[in-house]
Amino acid sequence: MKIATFNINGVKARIDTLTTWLTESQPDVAVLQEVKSVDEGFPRQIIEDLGYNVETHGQKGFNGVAILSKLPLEDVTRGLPGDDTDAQARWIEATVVGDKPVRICGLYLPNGNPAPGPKFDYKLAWMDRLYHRARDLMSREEPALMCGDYNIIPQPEDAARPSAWTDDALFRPESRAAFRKIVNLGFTEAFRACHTGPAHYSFWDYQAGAWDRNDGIRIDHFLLTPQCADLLNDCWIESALRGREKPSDHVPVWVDLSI
DNA sequence: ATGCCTCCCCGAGGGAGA
Repeated sequence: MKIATFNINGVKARIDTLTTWLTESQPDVAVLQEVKSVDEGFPRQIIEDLGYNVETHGQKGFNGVAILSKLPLEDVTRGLPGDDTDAQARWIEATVVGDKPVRICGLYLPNGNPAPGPKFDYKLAWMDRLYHRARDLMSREEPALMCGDYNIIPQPEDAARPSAWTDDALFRPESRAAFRKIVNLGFTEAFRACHTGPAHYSFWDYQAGAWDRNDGIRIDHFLLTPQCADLLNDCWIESALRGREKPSDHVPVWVDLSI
């Protein structure tokens, strides 16, 4: 089973980019972030016509997450537990029902800039809620994964110019520590389980020719429970998509699981 | 790099993104 996470940066503005990618790359499951659409406005039919079940959790203007799956989706939940007053659409979960069920969590973690400030506080509070959800997920001892745009640069080698990110919310020690604390519950970060070394990125800014200079950062991740990590064959970044016409500023990151 | 682009809101220009 091939699962991809992709920050699409506007599902309506990039519907052709999305459908071309789904048709060519054929993910079994695609987990989307920044769909920037309310559920009623989501181009559901176009994606269903390509053979996908569609579950969305959107809001007006920005944020928004979705799960697309060729296999049935069950037990869909929306919103990260821990704060009933949080109206931002950044979390969706569903169980993909194949030969062996897998719990899929799609997340769009807050950016947090400028730091320090209220947006940074929101990021850290959101990560504390994520920690608690991750701990519950781990205690089930079943195949599960949390994937999406984490807005976290885990290590210096995950940025082309780490010195440019020193004071940024994506790379500040508090952010990286919060990410590490979640990983240390026992999750496997799929890409680093499969590949080492620098120059592997999942985001390049639209500005200043960042893609042409390969001035990127790796901020889109898969965290797998041990029972899911046992099924991991490979993890890769589909970086070529960034050079296509009308690209998102992110590219898809994939895992292949033995299911 | 005080966001150099690009999305969304809408119907001008501002918020948000990383």
